[in-house]
Amino acid sequence: MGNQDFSHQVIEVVKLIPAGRATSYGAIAKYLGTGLSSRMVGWVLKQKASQIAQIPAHRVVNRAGMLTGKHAFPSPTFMQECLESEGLSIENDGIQNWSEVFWDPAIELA
DNA sequence: TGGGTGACCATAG
DNA sequence: ACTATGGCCACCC
Repeated sequence: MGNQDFSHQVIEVVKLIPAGRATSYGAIAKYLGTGLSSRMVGWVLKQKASQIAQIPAHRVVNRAGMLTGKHAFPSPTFMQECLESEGLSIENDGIQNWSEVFWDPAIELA
């Protein structure tokens, strides 16, 4: 039953991502540390985010800034629409200027 | 019990 | 630069 622990942790971190920024699955996993793999982060979001619209799951992408999780949203364009409405530029499912948009919890949240 | 799968990532060839 | 592979760990047959 430890799954509830890390899923809660993941959600808490995602909530802290500022608008106009984004982070990666691996960055969250690394920040939380606890034997949590990047696959688990994606898995948690797939399970929880689709049910709970309270968290900005659209601000979590893969390490390359690609919107690999867009299919889990109500519509395939929903994730991109959200990010663009927050001031980000997206082209071909990739966040432009990714290196500056990237928000690393291990650093920013220290 | 065991194998396949996934919103991933790092490394090797 | 691109593909392959292994590791990661919970979930679902």
